[in-house]
Amino acid sequence: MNIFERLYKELRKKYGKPKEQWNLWCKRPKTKQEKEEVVIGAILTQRTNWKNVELALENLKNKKIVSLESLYHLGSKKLASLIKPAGFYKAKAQYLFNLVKFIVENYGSLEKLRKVGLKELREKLLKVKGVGPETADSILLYALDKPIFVIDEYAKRLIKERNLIEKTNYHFLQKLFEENLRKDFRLYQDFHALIVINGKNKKRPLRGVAKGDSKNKK
DNA sequence: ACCCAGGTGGCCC
DNA sequence: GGGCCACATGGG
Repeated sequence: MNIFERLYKELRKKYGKPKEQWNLWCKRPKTKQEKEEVVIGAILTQRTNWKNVELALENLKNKKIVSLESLYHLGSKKLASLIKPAGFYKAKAQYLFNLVKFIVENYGSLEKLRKVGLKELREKLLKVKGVGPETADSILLYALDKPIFVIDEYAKRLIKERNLIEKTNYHFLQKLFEENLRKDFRLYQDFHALIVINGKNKKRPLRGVAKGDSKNKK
């Protein structure tokens, strides 16, 4: 057993099977609605507390906006007012609309989108303005069941804590996880969920004072 | 009144 | 390729 397999076992033993311990993603989203919520949440949760994302999702649900199709017809202006609680709402409304537009106009549904090959699909997602590596991979892994490992601040921090790697960029760290684990999307889903649960369990902040946030006043 | 939250794009060098 | 900043709300 290598270091990554041992790490998974350790977290699994400590926290058990990830369920809905802090959000939907922990329990392997399965239904169409759950998977579409992953797509929406992937944008909304960028640099934002999940609690605030829930408030935004609640606003959408109250307006019966739960599908990508309905979001598409809503337009980014109205979308912005509904997702305010998630912060960065003008940018996120545009990002989310870009993403939904990409999916609806080119594929129509997540099932169709899923048929595209992993590598090609990832490149296309990354071209959508507002979708970076983590957002793209979260969608690929949790909404499309593609075996790709999601790297986030918690994963980076955990790796550093364990002194596994010094300097790392996203791609390198992702490859490292993937090369040392069974190529299994369920394992990746659970592992990433556990890393987040583990990260939230600690008091220490993710990255201190956020760069650039200091003069965020109106 | 601070400090923080599962990122990303744009700019600069 | 890396460093810095803007984007913004709600909760501790």
